Amino acid sequence: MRRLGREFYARDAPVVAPQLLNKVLVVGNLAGRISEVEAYTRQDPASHSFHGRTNRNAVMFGPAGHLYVYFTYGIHHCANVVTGGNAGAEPGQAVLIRAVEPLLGLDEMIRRRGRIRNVADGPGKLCQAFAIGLEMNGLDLCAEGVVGIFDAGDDPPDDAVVTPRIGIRVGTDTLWRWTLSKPQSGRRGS
DNA sequence: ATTGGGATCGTCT
DNA sequence: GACGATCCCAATA
Repeated sequence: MRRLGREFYARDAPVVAPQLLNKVLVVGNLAGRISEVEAYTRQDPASHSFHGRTNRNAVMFGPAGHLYVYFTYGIHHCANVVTGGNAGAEPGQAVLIRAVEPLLGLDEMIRRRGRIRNVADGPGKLCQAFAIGLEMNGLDLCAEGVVGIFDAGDDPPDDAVVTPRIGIRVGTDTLWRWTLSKPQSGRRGS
């Protein structure tokens, strides 16, 4: 497996996001295949960076390829990858990793989550399963270290499902969410 | 110093 | 489908 380098991340978030599908998130001895992502840009009303740089979102305005972790709803952490940040792509962009399929360390993930099902199929759930917290905010994914994203040889799917983003009040018009499978898992066809 | 809101999740109906 | 949990941040004063 090859660790993704800076050049992979240093593009606009809506370009990087679908490319992250089927890549492998690694934290220590835990690994998961990325199965759901969302893009957030600088001019995007749903993005934390929309109102400019603050202490909370500062990492978003730094170099690409770093981890942006934030805490929300009093309970959950969410993990993003900073993108853009060069001449061709402005800073203040990120891709939210919303779900992974466990590959390694499933037992440990189940232990952390306290349940067998739905181990890492949501942004808060995967942070709990992988023990990602605010202390990892700003971490460089391109440097040698316990956290990184790797190419396992699988290309991104050409049949990814594209939808509006989840859980936002604004910016619902852009189709910036990509998943490996359909969002609603079966019941109620359309 | 205080206040209000949030890129969610699990439980219950 | 609805709601409560519950903490961190940012904005105000």
